[in-house]
Amino acid sequence: MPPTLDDVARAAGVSRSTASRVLAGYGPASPTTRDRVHAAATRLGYAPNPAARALVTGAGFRLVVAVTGMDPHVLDDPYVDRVVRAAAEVGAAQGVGVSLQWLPADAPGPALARLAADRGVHGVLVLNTTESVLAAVPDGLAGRVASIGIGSPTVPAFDIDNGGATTTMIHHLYASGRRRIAMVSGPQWMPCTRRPVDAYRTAVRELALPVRMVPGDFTYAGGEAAMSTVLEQWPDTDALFATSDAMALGALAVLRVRGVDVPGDIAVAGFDDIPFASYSVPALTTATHPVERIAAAAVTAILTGTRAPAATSYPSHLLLRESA
Amino acid sequence: MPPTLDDVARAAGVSRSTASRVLAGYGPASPTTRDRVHAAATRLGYAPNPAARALVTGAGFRLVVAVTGMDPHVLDDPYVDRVVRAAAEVGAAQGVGVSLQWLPADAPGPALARLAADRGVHGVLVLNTTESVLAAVPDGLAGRVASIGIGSPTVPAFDIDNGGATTTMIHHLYASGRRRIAMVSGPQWMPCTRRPVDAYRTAVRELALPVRMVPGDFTYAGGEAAMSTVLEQWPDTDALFATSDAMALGALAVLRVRGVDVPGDIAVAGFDDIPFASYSVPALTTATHPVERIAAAAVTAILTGTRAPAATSYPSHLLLRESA
DNA sequence: CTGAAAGCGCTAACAA
DNA sequence: TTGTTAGCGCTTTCAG
Repeated sequence: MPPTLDDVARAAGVSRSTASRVLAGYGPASPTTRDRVHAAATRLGYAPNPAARALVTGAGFRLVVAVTGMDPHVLDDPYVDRVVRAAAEVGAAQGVGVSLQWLPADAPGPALARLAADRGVHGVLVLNTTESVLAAVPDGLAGRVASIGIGSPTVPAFDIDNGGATTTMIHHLYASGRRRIAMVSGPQWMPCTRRPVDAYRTAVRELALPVRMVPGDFTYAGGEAAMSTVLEQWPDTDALFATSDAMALGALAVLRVRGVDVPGDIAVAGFDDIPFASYSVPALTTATHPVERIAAAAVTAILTGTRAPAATSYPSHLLLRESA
Repeated sequence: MPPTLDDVARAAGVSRSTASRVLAGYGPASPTTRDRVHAAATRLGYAPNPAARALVTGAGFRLVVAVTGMDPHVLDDPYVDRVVRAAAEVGAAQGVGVSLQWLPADAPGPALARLAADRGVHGVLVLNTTESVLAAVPDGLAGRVASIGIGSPTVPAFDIDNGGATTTMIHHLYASGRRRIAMVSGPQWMPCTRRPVDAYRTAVRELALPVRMVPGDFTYAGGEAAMSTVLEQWPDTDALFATSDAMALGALAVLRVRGVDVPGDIAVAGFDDIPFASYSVPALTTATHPVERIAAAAVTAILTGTRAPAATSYPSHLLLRESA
C-alpha cells in the first residue's frame, strides 16, 4: 500500500493537517517542522492521492479537447493529433489526462452542458470553434476554457497570426516578381479563414494587384480543384498561395500533370509546414504553424487557472524552399 | 451545485446505497425502485463525481502512454500522436484522460515505479517497448499495462502482423517479376524490427533469391542513405522494400535524382500508409498500419481490466499503387 | 505555529 | 430487496 499523508505525519511526528500544510507549501510552519515533514515524505516515497485531493477541492483531473465540426470526422486530422499530443505531454506533469471529443457545430449546447456538469472535467480546450459555439459556453465553465482559434469575452484565445503570415507571404511573392497572385482560402464558415482573406485583400490592394480568390477546404483534393479553377479562370496567374500545405501539394500535382513549371511559371506556397512539405517536388515553400507551442500555452493557462489575456497571437515564420 | 447521489436518492425516496446500486447496475433492486431512481437521476441531471468514486474504489482516472526510447524526442512522432489521439478518444467515454511521457530505454525502472505508486494512474500503455523495459514493469502495475509491440507474460501485446505483411509484400514483388529484392529494416535494437527481418529472410530463401538487407532508422534521411547503400552494393537491385513509408519516400527521392525509373527499373514499397503516401510521385505502394484500431483495443483492454490474451495480432493489408 | 474535527461524494460490507 | 454504517485520503476552518 502506498503511504498516505497520515503515514508521513506520523513519521514526522506531526499532525496530518500540519503535514498537509507543509506539503502544499501553504500556511505557516516552523523550519524544523517543515524539514521533518519533507524528509519523511521523501523517505516514505509519498505521493498524494489525486482522487482524495480532487474530491475535497472540487477540481477535476481531466482536460477535454473539444473539436467543433459538422461531424465526428473532424477528429480525424493530424492537426488534432498534434494538439492532443501536446496537451497530453503538458498535462502529464500535473497529473491531468486529456480526453478528446467532437463538439457538434450546429448544437454544441448539450455537449458543453455535460462538460460543465462533469466534476471530473478540469477544463476544456476548444478547437476550430465558432462564435456560436463560444456563445454557448455555460457559466459553469468560465475561467477554465481556452480556445485555439477565435476567442470571446469569457474564452481566451491562443492563435497563430495567420493574417500576418498571409501578408508576409504575399509580399514575398511580390518581391520575387509575382504580379498575379491567387489565393486558396479555407472553408468560409470557419472563423480562421477570415483573417488570411482580409490580409490578402489588403495586401493585393496596396500592391495594386488583381484579387484572385478561390475557396478551399484545406484538403489535397480541394487544392487540386482550386488549382484547376484558378488556371481556368485566370490562366495568366503566376503565383498561388494556399492556406494549407495539403492544398498546396494538391495544386502542385495538378501543375505537374499539366506540365507547368514550378516555380518557373507559377510559384506555389502553402501554410502549416507539415512533415512532408520539405520532401515534395519541388520542396514546398510554406510558413510554420507552431501548434505544439500554442497548445501547450493554452493548456498551461487552463491548468494554472491564471486569467489569460483575451488573445495571444503566435508569429508564423516563412520557410523558403523551392516552390516559391 | 451539481446534484449528488444523496439528492437522487432523496428524490427517488430510497437510500443512498440503493441509488448507488441501481445506478451502477450492480446488485439486486426491484423494478419499481430501479425506475424511480433512474427517473430521478435523469430529471436532476445527475452525473457521478469521478473523484469520489475513484477515492473509494482506489482506481485511477488517468491512462499513461509511455514511449520507450533513448531520449524524449521519441515523443515527436506522428505515430505517437495517433496513438495518443485514439486513446484520448476511447478514454473520453469512460471519463479517463490520457497523459504522455517518455520512458528512458536504458533506465525505465524509476519512471515505472513512479507510475505504479501514483494513485491517479489507471493504467499504462507502453509503446516501442523492449524486453528489458517489460521486465522492469513492477508488480503494482500488473493487470493494467498493455503494450503496442512486443509483450511479456504479464503484459499483453497488441501488435500489427508486420511479419505477415513483409511476407505478403515480398511475394507481391516476386509475382510482379522482381528477383533481386532489397530490404531496409528498422533500427536493430527495436524489437519490432525482428519479425520483418525474419520474414524477409525466410521469404527470399524460399524463393531462392539473394539476401540484400540494410538497416534503417524509419526516417526519410535514413531511407535516402539506405537506397544509396543498396545501389552501391548491389547495382542490379530491382526492388526495395522499406519498412516505413518515410524511408520509402527517401528512397524514391534518391532514385529520382539519379534518373532511375520507378517502378520500371526499381520497384519501391513502403510500410505504414502515412497520409501523403498516396500523393508521392509515383504514388507509393505500401501496407496499412491500423494504429488507431490497435490503440483503441489496447486501451479498452486496460480500461475494462479484462485479462487480455497474451498477444493480439492485427493484419496489414497491401495497398497497391504505382511504385511497386 | 500546530492540532482536532468535520466533511467532500461515493461504494461496499453488513444488518435488517 | 433495502437501509445503516463505516470509511477511502485529503483539505480546511477553527481552537488552542
